[in-house]
Amino acid sequence: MPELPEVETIVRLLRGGIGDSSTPIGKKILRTSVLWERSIAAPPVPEFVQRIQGQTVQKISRRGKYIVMRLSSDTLLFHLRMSGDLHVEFEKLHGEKEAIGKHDRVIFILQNGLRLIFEDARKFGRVWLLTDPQDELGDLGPEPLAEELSADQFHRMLKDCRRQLKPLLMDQSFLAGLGNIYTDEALFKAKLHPLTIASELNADQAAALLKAIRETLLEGIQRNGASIDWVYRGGDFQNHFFVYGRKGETCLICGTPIERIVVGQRGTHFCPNCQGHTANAKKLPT
DNA sequence: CACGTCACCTGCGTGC
DNA sequence: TGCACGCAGGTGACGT
Repeated sequence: MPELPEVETIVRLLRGGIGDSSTPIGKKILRTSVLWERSIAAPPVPEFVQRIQGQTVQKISRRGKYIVMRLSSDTLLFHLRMSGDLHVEFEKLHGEKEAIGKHDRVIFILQNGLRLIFEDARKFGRVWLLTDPQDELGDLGPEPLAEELSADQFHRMLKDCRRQLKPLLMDQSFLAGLGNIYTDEALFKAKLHPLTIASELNADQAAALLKAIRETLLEGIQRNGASIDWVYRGGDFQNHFFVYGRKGETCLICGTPIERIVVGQRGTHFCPNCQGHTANAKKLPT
């Protein structure tokens, strides 16, 4: 899916902060059309549609990879998973037939001819309408970009884990927001092998990893995220990957061919030279 | 606790 | 051109 930077980009677009895009903030939801019922995680579709009607969008934010919309009395959550997207459109002029996109799953009809559209080719994405958003967000780990997360604290979090870095960093209850791309890119930047056992990092390595994660995420946000495959959202971070999707191509730092292995069912890309120097990684098969 | 496997879905690129 | 296959930004439910 979109990872933290792509979700952040979408949130900023929805707030109207980029270009001349319009925003759902301050608009009342007049009606909702659910085109794929399983996109609605909770409550049951009839209750969802009925309860949301008449509520006004007050605030749009992000928590991990979730889009959080504060409404008058409930909170609307979106998780885009692999292929979801969320954007606003204007109603067509009178007389024209409303075009429903091939992958539109939920359409929210707002005031002033605005429509909020949740589209999702692979149908993995989910939408929640909750009284207390913590019911869904409660198990998330800390925000990697939050200043409150110190290098010391991050080192302590790692010290308690005997797991490999790659699956650990992608575990949303450990840290909220990293996915497959940004994890591979951050590990490359930190010069750490993806199979390194977390508890074996020293304080300096932990600090370097947190710094690399933050720099990678910030660059992603600054480039408006990555647009890969047919899911295009305007970002261009995909043109600046060091390892992701570059199997067999040469490392931009040292020239060694980038390797791809599978870890936890996910393609994992790394430079065996730049990221091969941790003590325990040498013992691991590659 | 930590890992492996499958399931959920559609679409695109590749190779025969 | 058709078609099988592998791959894809994610997560949750299992089993060992």
